[in-house]
Amino acid sequence: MQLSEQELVRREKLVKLRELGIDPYPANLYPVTYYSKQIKDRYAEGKEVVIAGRLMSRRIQGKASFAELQDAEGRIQVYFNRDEICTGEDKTKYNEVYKKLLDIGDIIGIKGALFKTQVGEITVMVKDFDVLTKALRPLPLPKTDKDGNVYDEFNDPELRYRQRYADLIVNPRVKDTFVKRTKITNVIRDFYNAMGFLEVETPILQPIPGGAAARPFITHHNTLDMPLYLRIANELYLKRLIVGGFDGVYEFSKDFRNEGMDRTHNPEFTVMEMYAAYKDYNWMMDVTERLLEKIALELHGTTKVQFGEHLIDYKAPYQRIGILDAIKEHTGYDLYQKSEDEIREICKKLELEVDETMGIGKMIDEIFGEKCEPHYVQPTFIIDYPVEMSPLTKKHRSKEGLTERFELMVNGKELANAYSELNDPIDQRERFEEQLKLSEKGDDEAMFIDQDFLRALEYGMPPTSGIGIGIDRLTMFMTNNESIQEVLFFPQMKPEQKTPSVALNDEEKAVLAVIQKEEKIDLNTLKSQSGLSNKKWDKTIKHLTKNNLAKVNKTEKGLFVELVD
RNA sequence: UGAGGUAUAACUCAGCUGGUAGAGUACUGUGCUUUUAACACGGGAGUCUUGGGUUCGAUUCCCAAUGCCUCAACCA
Repeated sequence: MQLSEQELVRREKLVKLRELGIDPYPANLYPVTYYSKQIKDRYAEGKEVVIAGRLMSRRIQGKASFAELQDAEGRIQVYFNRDEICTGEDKTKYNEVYKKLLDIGDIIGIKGALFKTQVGEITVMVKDFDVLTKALRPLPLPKTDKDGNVYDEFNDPELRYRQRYADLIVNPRVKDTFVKRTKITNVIRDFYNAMGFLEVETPILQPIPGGAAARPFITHHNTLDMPLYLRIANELYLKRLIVGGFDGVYEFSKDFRNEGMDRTHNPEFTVMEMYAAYKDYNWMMDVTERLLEKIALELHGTTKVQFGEHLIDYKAPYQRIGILDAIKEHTGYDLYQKSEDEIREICKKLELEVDETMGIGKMIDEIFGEKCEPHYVQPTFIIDYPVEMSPLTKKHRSKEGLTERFELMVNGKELANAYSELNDPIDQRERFEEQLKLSEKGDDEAMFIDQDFLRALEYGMPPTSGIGIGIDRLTMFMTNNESIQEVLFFPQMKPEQKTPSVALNDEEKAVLAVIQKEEKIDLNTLKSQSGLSNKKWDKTIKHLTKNNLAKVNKTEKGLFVELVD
């Protein structure tokens, strides 16, 4: 392993700490009494505190020094004064341990008392400190001036995602995003729990990947010797629970889809699905807009949230518009009760790419996605989807050919998808069979038939409304992040390249063999014998000399290559 | 999958028409007891992403590969 100069220096300091009898990785607990934020919020002159955290900056001025300690809550300034720390004759702890052997990034514990500096900053006067963990690798270190400008920000996305731990240490905004993410899920839990709903867990490994249209990941169970799929949705399992007599269930479901990755898609992502018995999609819209309003308020104290260039207002209620009305409004075409061929014609007029495998559902989806979706920036419920694109949704109570379904659009993207759930087992079987036909036509995302789910429906599922909310997307919207990688701690990445081996390649071995035979050989002779190009020769001989296998001697007679003794 | 962009010190980035690379921060040495992007004066630190090619000579030009980014495509 090749260590940089700074890493070597830190390893030397580690040795010196041990020589001074200081364990750089002590086992005992450290009796922390305060966080940095509490100190600032509840300041009292002279109050004694014990704090711990990471050393993030130092301003050394001879016998005294200011530094910043970062803990889970933020940063606090600490003041190291030689004579406060070393009250006797021996000044080693300040001069050596603090000044020479500590580095930025080290984790230390401090016992001290509060005071305010001449400039008025709340500061901890260090009375004693302990090394809690020596950091061997230097941190990327952004600096912020008093106007809030950040210099040398750690901003290479590749490094930030691969080394999220470092990202979290040096970029406070990143940490804040993830705190908000958890706050969002907590608000949702509180909201549904207050309604008496039950949080549940259902299988991630499923024999039939159902509840959505997507390509699944497949794995294999050895004992049962059968394929299993990572779930693409949990919908059908939650409905089984409604059949079983739970009136309200929800689950934060990690779902997996074997599809493309970009700044809004990750192979694993989180959807919150909720099902409530004896409700319909109108009720679900009322509840959902209240929920989103509450989330915005809890996070930001206002219903208005900035996302990119848009200020989104989550204040309920939201506009509700039929998908066919939306299409009519933005394209001028009325698709209601049009045949598959008529719609295909319209798609061609709209210059959309369609092919014979696409049914009515897919084509309408295409038109809406291309022509309408981007217009819905403020929260809008798009409702009443055609039956062909909604195989799990109850038929509309009054509009022929439509279903009781809505999608919530925000920032031109789908944030939630919900229905009055189809609970007629015969209708459901027919819809699955329709899907089977689509699949035979070549639609590789059409749904499988889940016989056990149909059996459950035959026992009778009460009228139910269900919803799925994309938690990653919701977090993006609520934290003003345009990429899903920013709201996932560890987004999926291609594997890091392996470091090249130091073993000799064939050319190097061949050249070395010649040298071994001749013991000492003229450089130019060797070069022409090797038959290598200039560049290749250069690389080869440098590699050999660098690894101390051969050396080049310059004499009056010319350059000679010989073995290293 | 396609089209662009990019890869140089631990971090952020310069580097002209080919001649072994610089700055700020960080590190290191000296000084400095209320500073705050601390300061002052020194110092050292690099497989110029990888592999080929052209050339006397390539970080630079050419070819290819790889990672990352952007935009398309795909995506309930």
